[in-house]
Amino acid sequence: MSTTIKDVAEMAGVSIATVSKFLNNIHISQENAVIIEESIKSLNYQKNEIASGLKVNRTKTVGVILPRLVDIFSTGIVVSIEDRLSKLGYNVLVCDCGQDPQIMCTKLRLLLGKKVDGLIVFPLLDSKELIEELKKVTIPIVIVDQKIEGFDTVRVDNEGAAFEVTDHLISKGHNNIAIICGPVFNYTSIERYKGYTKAFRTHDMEIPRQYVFNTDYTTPGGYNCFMDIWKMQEKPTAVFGTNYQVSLGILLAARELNLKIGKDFSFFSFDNFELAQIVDPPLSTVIQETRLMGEEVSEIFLSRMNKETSENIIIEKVVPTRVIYTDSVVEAGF
Amino acid sequence: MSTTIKDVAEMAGVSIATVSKFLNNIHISQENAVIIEESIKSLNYQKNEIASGLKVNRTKTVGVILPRLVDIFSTGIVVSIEDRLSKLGYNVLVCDCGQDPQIMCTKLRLLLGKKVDGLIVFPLLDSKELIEELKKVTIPIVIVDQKIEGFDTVRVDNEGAAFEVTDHLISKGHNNIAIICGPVFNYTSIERYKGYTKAFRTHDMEIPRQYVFNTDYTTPGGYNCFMDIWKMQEKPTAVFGTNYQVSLGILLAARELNLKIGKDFSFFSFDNFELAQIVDPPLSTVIQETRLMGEEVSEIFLSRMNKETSENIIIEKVVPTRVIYTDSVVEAGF
DNA sequence: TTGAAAGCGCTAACAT
DNA sequence: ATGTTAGCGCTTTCAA
Repeated sequence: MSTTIKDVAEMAGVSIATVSKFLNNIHISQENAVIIEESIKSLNYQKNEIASGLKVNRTKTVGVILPRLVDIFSTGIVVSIEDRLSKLGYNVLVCDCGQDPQIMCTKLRLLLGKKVDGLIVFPLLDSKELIEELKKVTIPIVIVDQKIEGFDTVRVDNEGAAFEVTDHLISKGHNNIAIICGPVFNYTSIERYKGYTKAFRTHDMEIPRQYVFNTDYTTPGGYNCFMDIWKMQEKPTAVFGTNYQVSLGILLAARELNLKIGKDFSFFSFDNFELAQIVDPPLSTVIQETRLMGEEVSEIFLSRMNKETSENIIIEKVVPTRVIYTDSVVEAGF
Repeated sequence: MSTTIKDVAEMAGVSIATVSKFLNNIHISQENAVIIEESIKSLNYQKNEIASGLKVNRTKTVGVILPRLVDIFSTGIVVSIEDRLSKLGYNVLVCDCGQDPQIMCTKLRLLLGKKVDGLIVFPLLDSKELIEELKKVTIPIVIVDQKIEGFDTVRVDNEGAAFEVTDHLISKGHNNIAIICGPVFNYTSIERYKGYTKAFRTHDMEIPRQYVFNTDYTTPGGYNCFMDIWKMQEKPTAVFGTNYQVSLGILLAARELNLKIGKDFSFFSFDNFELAQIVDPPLSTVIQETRLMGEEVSEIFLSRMNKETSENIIIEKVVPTRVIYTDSVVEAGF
């Protein structure tokens, strides 16, 4: 097949050991360095990382296991990780698992067979078996967007963000605040709901349970849910859409009903900064900084690879969200 | 580190060659098979694909090089490929290149060093250097969403789809048809524009150049463009948004201007089936079947791996689009 | 500074 | 059917 270190050695008239040293930046004589470099160029030689990896027991690859890649949150983080780590020669093996915990386990095995240097996992709430498998693994693991005992984690302060939003709405005089959550067994959805309830408790108010909705976190889900909400006898004065898709659905439904946001009702959305900024009025929204999250994940992985952090210490990074306030929220009663 | 074939052999009391045969489904005695299987289980042994790959000169990995992963079209295809190939033990290494042709080349080298078995490339229009590099490569390559001489390709019939759309609009009596394209140097944008012009030519009509717009294929781009269009003295009677983001922007702008689609103007969108179906009226749209595309890509790759297709034959797969007609388009003048 | 040689974990002749 | 052995392309002692 392609040229090997042997070909380079022969052409340069040195031993393969010397070429290897050159490749690994171990000092060799100037003259040899020059001739080896020339040989490499003219043969268009490229180090076989597989062979090298077999020897030194690393592959310069990391595996990413996630429920669903077709999701701007996931891809945003993956891109950020890939961007950071590729500069250090790493490649990212992505495994989309179609929201299926069983497939997550299968793909974990696949990645382990490929001897990835590390693992980045976006678990599902019911990934019990996966977690058990992960506990047996000895390579660095970073868990994303969920807190799991005993693992390094990077996540967003979902509860804090939802608290901040709800608290703000309450402070603007709203008490009939609708929240459109995701599936009941979705970690982030639960966290965001917690923030919502916490805000009411903090204000010594009762939680308006009739305004709590669960959807499948899709645009049609949000759309239909809002359509239902607007059929209610006593409509909420504010609506909180807790993810991108749902918020888009709400937005579309509201436009269809000819409702003016910031007038007929106050609206807080999640994610979709770009979308939020172009509509009129711009939407109040919670931004999850996926680039930052990917960077944090990468740093943790690298610090584990370099054994910079004691194994006894587990790293928990809660990345703050950025909450944008706009005229989509107004004082209640106006 | 982890257990090796040697450990299994020792535990089972056979040679490593026998274990290897077992692993590769070469027939061995029943009794040995049983004892080896037990040893593997109790040691939790897993074959080292790296070592195996070094020997047999394959890695069971494919590299994907694309301009931008954060894009439902790209991710849809990647997921489909990964789904198909992972069943055969392959992993996918994704390389997001931030729309930068130079980075594409850099990441190609990275992947080549990892000895991927094949390459799946979504080129940019100005990926000249990348293409030159790819010509030197000996592993199977599949080009996606663009036609490049000498390579196997899978793409959508962009021109045909745009023709069909425009032809339909013309047949409904429209002649002031606005098209909102992407960047001037974007392959699919160019193809779609070709279909648009072809339809006018076919009907012996002049192309209404004042209604041809270029954007950056983003939602704000589409939004702003439509806002400008609606300031025109003589407004178009139909608008064709040629990708998802642009169509969403148009939709939002129209709602904001209180325009009723299918009444104030006819609208044809691209992609976003889910979105298109939930608004009122549902949107006429062109669907690109990313799952199908990923499957085609996978089949081509596999047929090349298995040398099922003569090297002299290049495979060109044009995946048809699915055009959905709804009440978002009405007869002109109504 | 350099090179010979062992060996990473596996496969595939080949011989038994 | 099984085992011995060479070797995939590389790194890394160790001796020169």
